[in-house]
Amino acid sequence: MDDRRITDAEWPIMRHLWEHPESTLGEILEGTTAERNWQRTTAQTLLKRLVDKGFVAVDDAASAFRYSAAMSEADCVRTEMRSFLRKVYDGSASMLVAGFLKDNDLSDVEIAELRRILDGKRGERHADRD
Amino acid sequence: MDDRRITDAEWPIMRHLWEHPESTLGEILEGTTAERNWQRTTAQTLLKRLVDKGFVAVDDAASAFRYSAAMSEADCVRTEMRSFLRKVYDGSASMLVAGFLKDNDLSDVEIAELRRILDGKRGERHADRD
DNA sequence: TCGAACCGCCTACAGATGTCGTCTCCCGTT
DNA sequence: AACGGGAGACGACATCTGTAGGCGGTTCGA
Repeated sequence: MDDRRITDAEWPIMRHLWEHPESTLGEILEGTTAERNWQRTTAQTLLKRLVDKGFVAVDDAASAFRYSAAMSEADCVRTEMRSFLRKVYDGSASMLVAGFLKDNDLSDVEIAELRRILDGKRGERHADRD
Repeated sequence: MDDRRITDAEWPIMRHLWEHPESTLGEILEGTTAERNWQRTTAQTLLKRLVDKGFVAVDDAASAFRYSAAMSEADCVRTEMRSFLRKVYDGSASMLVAGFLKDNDLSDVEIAELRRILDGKRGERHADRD
């Protein structure tokens, strides 16, 4: 019921839940220790906030609650990417990609993959006329 | 003297300063009204914080202070992109670009530009052997 | 010279964020 | 039945963020 965003601290939890739906608090804690060495209550607070914001759903069936992402990873990433773009480049699209590509070492495989996507883009544009 | 980041609200100011160095407060206000309709003091507070954090430099020569970015746009964007990546994809590089490309409409020109960059990448990789 | 325009500095403040401590409950074991 | 461990509910709190309001000084033209 809220359009707020996933905060930095909350992302690790979301990422865990996308990979492991129906996790218990303990599993989440365990799955995130590498990145964040939270106290139990810290993770629980974040979890609660995510639930309040509608990003996570709880299932009270068993003894311990089971948490799952209530929004697709794709959607969340997309949203985040959009705000990132607006913020940093004031919306300029390809600049991000360009800057990104210049700044990173990509494997040949990755490059090939991206080329494939680009080709797809172009095809789309030509085929998909309204 | 601080490694904190540029906040969402501060970015418009930074973007203005990268485009128009040596701006006065008034110029900054004017240059950002489209995005943010700040009260003067709001912009000033943000500006002060940016100065404190070392992202902006002041020049007190004339009557009114002149503000300029103290860090390159490229560096700031890079930093931001890195933290974005770490946050959203836990560092996975090409996933961002892939997701981004799938999600956005790029003009043919942009696509061509990106292809050129990708080609450059590959060339680099082949030519630049140690 | 007096006021309008600006500008800088300091203070305030509510809401968002990141991290926890405590109290209590439930469950399987000893 | 008593106990230890995990889990949920609440409450707390220092910061960080986003937005301002006020006070006081400088400059320039009427």
